[in-house]
Amino acid sequence: MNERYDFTDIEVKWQKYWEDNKLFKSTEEEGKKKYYLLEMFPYPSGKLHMGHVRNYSIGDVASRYLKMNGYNVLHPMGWDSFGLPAENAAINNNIHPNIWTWNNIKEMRIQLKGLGFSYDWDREVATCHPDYYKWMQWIFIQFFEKGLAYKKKYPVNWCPSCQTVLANEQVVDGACERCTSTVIKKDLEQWYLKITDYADRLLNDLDKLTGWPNKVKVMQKNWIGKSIGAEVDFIIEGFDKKLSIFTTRPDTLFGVTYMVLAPEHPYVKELVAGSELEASVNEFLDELQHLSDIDRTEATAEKDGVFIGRYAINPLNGKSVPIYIANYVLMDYGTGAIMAVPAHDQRDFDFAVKYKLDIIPVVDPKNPDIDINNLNEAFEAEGIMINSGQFDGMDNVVAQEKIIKSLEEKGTGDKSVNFRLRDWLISRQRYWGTPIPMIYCEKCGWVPEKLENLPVLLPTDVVFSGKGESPLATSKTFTETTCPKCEGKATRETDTMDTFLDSSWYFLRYTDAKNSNQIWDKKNAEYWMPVDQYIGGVEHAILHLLYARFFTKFLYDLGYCPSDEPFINLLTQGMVLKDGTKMSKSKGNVVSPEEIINKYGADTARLFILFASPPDKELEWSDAGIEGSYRFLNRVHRMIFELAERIKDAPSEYTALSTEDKKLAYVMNASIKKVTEDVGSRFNFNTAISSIMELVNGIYRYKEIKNPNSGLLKAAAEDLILLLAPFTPHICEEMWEHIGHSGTIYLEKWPVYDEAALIKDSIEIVIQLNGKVKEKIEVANGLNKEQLEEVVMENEKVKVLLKDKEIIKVIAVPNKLFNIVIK
RNA sequence: GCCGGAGUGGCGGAAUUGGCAGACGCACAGGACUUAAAAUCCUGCGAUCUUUACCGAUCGUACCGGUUCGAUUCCGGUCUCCGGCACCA
Repeated sequence: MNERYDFTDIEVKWQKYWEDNKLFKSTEEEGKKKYYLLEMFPYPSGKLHMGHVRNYSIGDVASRYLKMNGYNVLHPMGWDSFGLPAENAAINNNIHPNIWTWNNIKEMRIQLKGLGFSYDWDREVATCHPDYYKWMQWIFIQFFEKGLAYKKKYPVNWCPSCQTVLANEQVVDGACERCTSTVIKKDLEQWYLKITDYADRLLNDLDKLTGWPNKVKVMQKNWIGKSIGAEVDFIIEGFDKKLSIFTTRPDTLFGVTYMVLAPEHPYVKELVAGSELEASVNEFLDELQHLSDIDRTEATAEKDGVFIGRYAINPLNGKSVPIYIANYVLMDYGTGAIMAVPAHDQRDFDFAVKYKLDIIPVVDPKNPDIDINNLNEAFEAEGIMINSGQFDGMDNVVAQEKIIKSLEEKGTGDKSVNFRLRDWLISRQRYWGTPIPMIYCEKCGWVPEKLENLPVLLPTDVVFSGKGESPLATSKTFTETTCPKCEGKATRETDTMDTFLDSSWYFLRYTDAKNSNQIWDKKNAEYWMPVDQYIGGVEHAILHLLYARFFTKFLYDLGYCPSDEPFINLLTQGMVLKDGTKMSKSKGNVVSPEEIINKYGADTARLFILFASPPDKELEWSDAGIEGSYRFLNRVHRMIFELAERIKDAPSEYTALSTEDKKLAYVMNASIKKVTEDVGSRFNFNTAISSIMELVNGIYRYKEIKNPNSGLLKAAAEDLILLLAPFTPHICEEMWEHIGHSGTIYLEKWPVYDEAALIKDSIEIVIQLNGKVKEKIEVANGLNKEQLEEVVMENEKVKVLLKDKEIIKVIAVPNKLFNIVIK
């Protein structure tokens, strides 16, 4: 160790040591308490950004802390390496996605190692590697065989810029999540996964996830969007098919004054065919066609519709009501048709006012301020039933059940549940993804590739045009094949899978990453799963985390995963900001980790990013702040260098005798306690670090006193280095060695605090008058209420303050405060 | 519109169970060291008032109100910002 803090030498030296000694390799050791710590694996874009540094620094502190506390820690890393940027690089720069991707992985692996993260690289996975996507294809076939993967033709979201379809979840405000182009609808045949079969479990099991932030659970809950209501059948006059609608308000059935079909509803064409209204209906449909999906479905959009010349009969009261089609009814929710109750639904109300339709109130508010027969907006709250025949006078919530029962008796309706969640569209018309291992045979239909033929390799002879069709279709060798069933001529599916599938199970593959005979040995999954702590950005709150839960449940049902939830605890880290906004190239406010590490070293970068803000909050980047962290490490380094000789031969036992001794012993033990709690159970690294800083300040003061106790000084220095080690491992290894230890601090035991040293002889008591602090006094530790009162009342200042005052009562909190209430 | 979350010094933030508001750090100011600067070490640092000074007083955690001996913390209301969902019947 040099007197100067040469972070480059230190960091290179210890990274090599860790690697040479295979320190981070994890094995399944029975009998040892396991801890599976996982951070979201990155897309290999080429360079780490500050968000990565933050994410992985948080994980690394936790991992190293747990290791020092005796856990058998699994801390893996890999690459979410399929995806569009690789393909765009191919189109724009004429470099093959495979080469581009693996170059990036190589570079980023070096960067991760340069930050000193304690990953078990023996378990590294890359989703674009055939060894990985072979099992992705295997999982897909399991889905297919259970009837949970299917192909259907349907209007889908199409991104004209990315030239591919998108899942519902990838459409944000009507635009492509990736490139922000406006998404259009296209009628295409696509592959879907039946995530809706798992909707109820995905919703209900959120309650199990007590270690997840509430925010994420609420977002998933809203996304799944369960509505309980009824499906009701209406007869259409002069038509042989029934019209089914879904409603959450069966109690308002008597208030139905018209019906609305979604414009795409399959009945529409039949119902108007040959009628005098056919032309006007078609005109309306044409107009809608020209609107984009956002304009069409925007909540603020004007409600538009047209009467189609037909009538439906209310199953409860036999009333005949007109049928409309309108822009505000969506085909892909419920049945694509609604009963309209303008008195009790604002959307129906707006439409009824515009088209002068009847408004019949059926729920009376218990509120004299509302004139129910002359509403100026819909009344959507609870009340008493009116205008509803036998149900009049009932509470409307009670009436819901009664009406459903009545419908069920008549055979014209049922209790029903609807989800907002749709099936997951997973096929993509792109090259750089897992080939869907399906084969189409004229005779046998869709047949999965034989398992022994997996993986279905990505062909290399494709054309990257970036225009429409799946690039795999351009391969001469790929498409044509034989049917696995009848051996006749057949063609391969040329679409690839959404990359979100790849990342929905990688955490399971880590448990047995190199297994080439099976997806993983169940014994390994049983040992490591579930993930004890997952750490990543909140932007994955819905997509990735919902899909991963879905896959886990599916694999659990197949018997491949011991738990039906993947992640016990979830930490969603905040964004790294600069000048109050997200770092981005276009704003020119990007701080590159590389630059910071070159200038200050990895330890400083890690320390600052952990100290500046709690992990789940946003972090404002500060150049001055990183200087401060660098200064702190220099200060520690300088102090340890100075103390090394003094403490090398010091006894390892000590007794704290003097006041100064006790003060340092107190700070030292308080710091151990604080850091242990903050890192171990709260993930509050910022306050843990501030507590370590207090210990450093304490040692600085102590080492200058007249007769310092060298044993105590040694203990303080050692504990300091141990506490700091998970945060800034390189410098701590170096200092640990310098004060006379051999081996690595990574395998040292986490320090334990001495409860006795935290008990002070005397305590400062706050004296309050009517809750306002007036005086502070030192008293012996542990005085009870009466003893405390005696001391306080003897205090000169208190005597003065209480002169001529009447004491109403006193409140004493031992070892804390004494409050006198006066008049 | 609905659902979450947040609002504390010049700044990042702390206060874990209702008990000293502002830990720790940054910035700033003053001092020591130095020929000088940097680095380092020490001291101060919410606002207002009072005082020669020491001391002291009042106010202060977005705003208004409540509960309490005591509220950043609990309750009711308002405002602002951030995030999610949004014609979901």
